[in-house]
Amino acid sequence: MARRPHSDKGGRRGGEPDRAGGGAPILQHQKLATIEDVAAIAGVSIATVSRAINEPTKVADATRRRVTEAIARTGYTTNAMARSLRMRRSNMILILAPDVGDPNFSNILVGLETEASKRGYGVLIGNTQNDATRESDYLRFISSNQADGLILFTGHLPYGYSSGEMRLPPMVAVNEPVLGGDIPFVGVDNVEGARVATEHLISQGHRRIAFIGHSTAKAVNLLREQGYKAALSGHGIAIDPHLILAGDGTTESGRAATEHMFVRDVLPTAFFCVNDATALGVIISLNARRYDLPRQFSIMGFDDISFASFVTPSLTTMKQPRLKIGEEAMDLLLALLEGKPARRREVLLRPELIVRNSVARIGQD
Amino acid sequence: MARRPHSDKGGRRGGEPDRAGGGAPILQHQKLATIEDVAAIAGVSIATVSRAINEPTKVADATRRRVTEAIARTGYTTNAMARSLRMRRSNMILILAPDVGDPNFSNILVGLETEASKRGYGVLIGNTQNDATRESDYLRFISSNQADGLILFTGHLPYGYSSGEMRLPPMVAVNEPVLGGDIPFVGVDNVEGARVATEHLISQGHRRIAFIGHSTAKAVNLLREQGYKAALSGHGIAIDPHLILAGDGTTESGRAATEHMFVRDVLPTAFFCVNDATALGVIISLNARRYDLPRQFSIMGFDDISFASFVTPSLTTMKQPRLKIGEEAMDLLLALLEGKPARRREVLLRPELIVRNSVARIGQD
DNA sequence: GGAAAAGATGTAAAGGTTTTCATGGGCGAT
DNA sequence: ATCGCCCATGAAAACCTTTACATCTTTTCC
Repeated sequence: MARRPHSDKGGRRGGEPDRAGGGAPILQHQKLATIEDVAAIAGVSIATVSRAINEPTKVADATRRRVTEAIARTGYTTNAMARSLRMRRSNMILILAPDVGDPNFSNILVGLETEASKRGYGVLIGNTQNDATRESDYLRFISSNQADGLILFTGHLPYGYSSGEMRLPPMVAVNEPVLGGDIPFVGVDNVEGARVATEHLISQGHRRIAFIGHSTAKAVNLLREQGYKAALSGHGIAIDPHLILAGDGTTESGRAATEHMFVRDVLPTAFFCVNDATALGVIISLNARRYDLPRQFSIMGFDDISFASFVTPSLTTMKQPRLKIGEEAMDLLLALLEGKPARRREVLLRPELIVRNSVARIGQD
Repeated sequence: MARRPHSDKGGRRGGEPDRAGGGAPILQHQKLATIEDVAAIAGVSIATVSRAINEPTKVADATRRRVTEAIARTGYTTNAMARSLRMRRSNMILILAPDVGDPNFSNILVGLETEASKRGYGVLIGNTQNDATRESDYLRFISSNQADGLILFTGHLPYGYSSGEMRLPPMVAVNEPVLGGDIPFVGVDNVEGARVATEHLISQGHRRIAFIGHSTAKAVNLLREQGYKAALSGHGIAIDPHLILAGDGTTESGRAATEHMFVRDVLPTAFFCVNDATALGVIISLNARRYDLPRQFSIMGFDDISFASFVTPSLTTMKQPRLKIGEEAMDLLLALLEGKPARRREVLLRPELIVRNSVARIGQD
C-alpha cells in the first residue's frame, strides 16, 4: 500500500521560485493535502475518494470508511479552485450595492448571507458607489466564473450589460426593482405599504396629507406615491397637487420640501414621507420651527431604519421585513441557478405598520 | 494560421451531461473564450498570450498588438479559477464579522472594500453571529484556497484555530483587538480617545464622572476605562469605584446601569459611556425620569454611530475614523500577503471629538 | 566576422478536481 | 454451466491557466 503515484521525474520539490529581487508575492505554503494523498492512504484511486465525498452511496461501505478515516488523518479539504475550474461554477454570489453604508443594506445582507451560507454558497460584496467604472469592473467576477449569480441593489442593470444585447447572468434585484428588463425582484410591496400608511393617517382623522418624495426617476418613489393616491381616492379625498412635493429620498430633500411648504404657505396636517430619511428631514425642519410634534403635525415614514425609534418624536413607519427579503431573494437566485424556472417574477412582502409617537389623532389642538 | 489545437478525438461537444432525473444543477454555458481561442486568432502560442496579458514588456510590440486585438475580438477574460488554481492564490479576502448589522461594521467595510478593490482584490463576507460552527465553517474558504487572507471583526481567533497549534493564515484584526496572540490590529486609539472624552467633561467643570461599561471580557471596554482613569488621575480627581458600573456595551446595559445608580442613590454629574449604544440607554433612562438634559446630567458617548446626531439631546461623542480604519487594515493585510514584513503590530488612529448637545458646562442649574 | 548575450516565442508540465468510459467480479436467472 | 446485469472501482481526460526550460533569432561587443 501507500503506493503514492507521484510523477517523480525531475524531483524538484520544496524549491519555490522565490525570485529574489522582484518583490513578487511570496505566500508561504503549508503544502495542503490533496485528494491524491487521501487516495494513497486509503489505498484507492482518486476517483473513488471523490465519489466517497460527493456521492457516498456510490461507494461500498468498507471503502467509504477507509476514505473517511484517511481524510480525517490528512486534514484534507477539497481545493475549491480546482473544483470550480472543473465544475465551471464557483458557488459564489456577487452582491452589487451602490452604497454598503445604506441603512437598508445591512439587514438585507444578513438575510442574503444566511440563506447563501446555509446552501453552501459564499457571498462576495461589491460597493459600486454608482460609479459606472466600478460596476463594469465588478462584472469580471461574473465573466471570469468567479461568481455564479448576481444580487442587484442598484436598481439598474450594471453598466456594461445593455439589457437585450448580451446574455445576462442569473440575477435577482432587491431593494429597488430594475426598471424595464424583466429581472426578478424581491422586495416590499410598496404600493400596498404606502396605502396602509396613508390609511393609518386617515384613520387618525387626517384629510390634508402631504406626500414628500415625488420623483419620476426612482421606482420606489413612484410606487409609494401610487399607494398614497390610492388610499386618498379610496376614501374620497381629492388629490391636491400642492401637497405633493418632489424629493429624492435624502434627509436634506425632506427638509427642503418642508421649508418650501412654509414659503408657499400651503400646509397639511400630516406628512407621509417616501422614506424614513426624508421623514427625518421633515422632523428636523418642524422642530426647528418650534412646532409641537405630533400635536401640530403628524409624520409618517417608511422603512423603519435603525434610528427611527430614536428621533423625537419617535417615528411611526412601515417596517420592511429586511431579513426575509434577503432570504427570499437568495432563495430565488439559487433556484434560478439550479435550473428551476423562476417561480415568480416578483416576490412582494408586506411591510408592517409600526406605531410610535410621530402620528397623533387630529383635533387634539 | 488558425491552427486551433483542439484535441478533437471523441468529438463530443455541446452535449452537457444533463442527466434527466437528478435535479442536478444545470448552468447554461455560453462557452466563454479561452486563452487558446485568443492564441489561435492572434497566431501565437498560449504562453505568449499569457505573457502579453501579465508581463506586457516581455513580448514584442507587434505581437502584443495582435494579441490585444484578438482579445477584444473574442471578449476574452481570463478564467479566475484556472488562474487561482495555478497561482495558488485567489486574490480574495475573507471578512469575518460577528454581526454584519453592527453600526460600526458597514463603514469600516466600505474602507476595506475600497482599498481591496483598488488593489485588485475581492472581499468575501462571513457573518458568524458568534456561532462557533459558522466560524469554523468559514475557515474552509481559507483552507481551500478560496481566500488568501482574513479580516477579523470578532475580537478572537476563529474557532478552530487555537493560536499556537496551527499555522495561522495572514490576518488583521479590526474594530476589536484579539486578546493574546499577536494579531496585527488596526483601530481607534481607545485609551487616548477615552482620555480626551473624559477631559472634555472635566473641562466643562465636571468632577463626579461615571464610567458606564466596565467589563473585563472585552478589550475595548478595558482600554476605554483605562483612558477614563488616566484622565481623572491626570487632573487629581480620585477614582470612585461607586461611579464605575458594569456593562456589555448594549443599550439595555446602559439603561440598567443608570437605574442601578438611582437605586443606590450615588449620582454623578456626567456619564462617560463606553460606546454610543450604552449612552443611548443612559439617555433613555434619564429622559424617562424626566430630567432635563443636558442641564442636569451630561452624557458622553464613543463611536459616533449614525443615530448619535438624532437622539435628543444629540450626543457628544468620539468619532471613529471608520473609513480610514478599513483602508489601513486592508492595506496592512495586503502588505502581509505580499510578503512585506508587518511594519507595525498595531495601527492606532485618533478618534475625533464631536461636540453636540449632550454635554453642558456644570453649574448652569 | 564571430562569439556571446539578450530577446522573443514555443512546448509542455503542473495545479487538484470531477466524470466518462472501461474493466472485472459477483450473482441471479435460465 | 452460461449469460447477462449490476456494482464497485480505476484510468485518463478535461477544466484553463502560468511558467520553467528549450529553441531560435537578433543584437552587441571585441
